Amino acid sequence: MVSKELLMKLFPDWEKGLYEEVMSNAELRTADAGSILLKKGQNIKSAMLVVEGTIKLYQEDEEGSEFFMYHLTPGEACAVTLVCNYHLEQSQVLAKAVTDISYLAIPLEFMDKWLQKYKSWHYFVIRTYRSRYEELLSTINEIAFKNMDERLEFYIKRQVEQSGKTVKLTHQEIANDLNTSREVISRLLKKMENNGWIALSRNAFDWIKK
Amino acid sequence: MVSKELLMKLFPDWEKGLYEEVMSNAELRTADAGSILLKKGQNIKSAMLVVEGTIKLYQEDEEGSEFFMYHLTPGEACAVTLVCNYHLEQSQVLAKAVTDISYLAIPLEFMDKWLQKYKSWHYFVIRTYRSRYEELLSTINEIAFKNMDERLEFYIKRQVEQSGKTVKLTHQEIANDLNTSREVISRLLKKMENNGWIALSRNAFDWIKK
DNA sequence: TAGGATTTGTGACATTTATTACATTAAAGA
DNA sequence: TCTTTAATGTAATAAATGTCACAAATCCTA
Repeated sequence: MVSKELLMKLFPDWEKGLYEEVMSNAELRTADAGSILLKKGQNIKSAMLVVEGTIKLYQEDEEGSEFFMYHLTPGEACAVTLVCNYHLEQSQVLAKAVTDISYLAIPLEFMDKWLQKYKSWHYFVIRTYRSRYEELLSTINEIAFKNMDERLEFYIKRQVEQSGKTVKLTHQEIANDLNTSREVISRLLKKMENNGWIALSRNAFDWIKK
Repeated sequence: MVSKELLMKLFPDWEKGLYEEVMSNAELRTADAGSILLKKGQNIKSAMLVVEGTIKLYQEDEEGSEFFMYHLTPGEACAVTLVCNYHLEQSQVLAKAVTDISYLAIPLEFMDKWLQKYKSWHYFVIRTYRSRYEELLSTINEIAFKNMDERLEFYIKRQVEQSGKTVKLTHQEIANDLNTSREVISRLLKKMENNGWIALSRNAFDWIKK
């Protein structure tokens, strides 16, 4: 189980009773780096609140291509799992663990109860949706208006924010996240290296600009 | 002022007291087709609930290009204006009236009060965010994975849903909404006409497929 | 440490979209 | 009706991205 201290640190704005409810009703689960937590079309069985590690959220298309949208980090929740009136609601997104993670899984029946009972939960849900909406806006801003070089730069900066100057991803993985081809990414990274923005190595590179 | 009957029709899930509050505190405003209701970077002064007509929501980039995201119709609210804790919150989006419209403008100070006071308002806000989040997801799905011909088809279908088989838009307007050039749209529409999907005329065309 | 697998580099070429340039057509006013 | 303006059609070309082919570098494992 999670300690109340940890919960208070991760979710500082909750009411007292809510901490207790979460402790007695949420299940603390773990998952390995790389595992898939939620697939498009999959039935949502519980809400997901991140405790440790980083999750990546993707849009998935019919052929199974994946497009990276945003990260989820400790103290954040997966918006799509928070509001499920009907119990058969299906996920619209794909969620993958980037690192080994732990998260709270809360059975869906509590979602509505807690909305009724805890104001702080209500605010939490609204804040979550609002911030995810804003993430999607900035994602749209990138793909609607920018070319691949700028999109790649934006992408790298978000990785650096998450996990530091050293980005441990292959060109192929980046290409998948941006829904382009590996060659395009290799070429653009090479250009960035020539410009002195990054230092390339195998399976990773360092962001050294500024 | 709006009648309670109209409010009940547009927003069927609200509590009694909320109708009264809206009637006494919201201002019913009108705007002409084509007018701009909200600009990116503009301070948000009131929440916006659509009563009559259609609004288009855009993402706007630094150079002033506009990218169409979704429609707002009667009974819907502009999500970004609903949650403004700080009074100096700036809009991230651009909202334009497509037709002559009327809408309720609710001063921001009520947003937090009503969240405290009315469960139905709380649910309304959450439902609004959720559905707008889903609209953004499907927008991302289009631009991330599809070529312009499919995107145009999706775009036209959404217009048809809103305002019927006859789409009253110039090629230039469509090009602006999709952030491409007029020539591209002209060519693709011509191809659709050759395929028997649409019947072109000046300033408009009809969707005749299926 | 040799051999295989994975990752990266890079050229050649195809496709999609953007840009430029100009002709044609329809509508709106004078 | 004639003129002007806005909208549309279309070709030629440029730029961005995607695809294919294969070489080179690096890592892993037997």
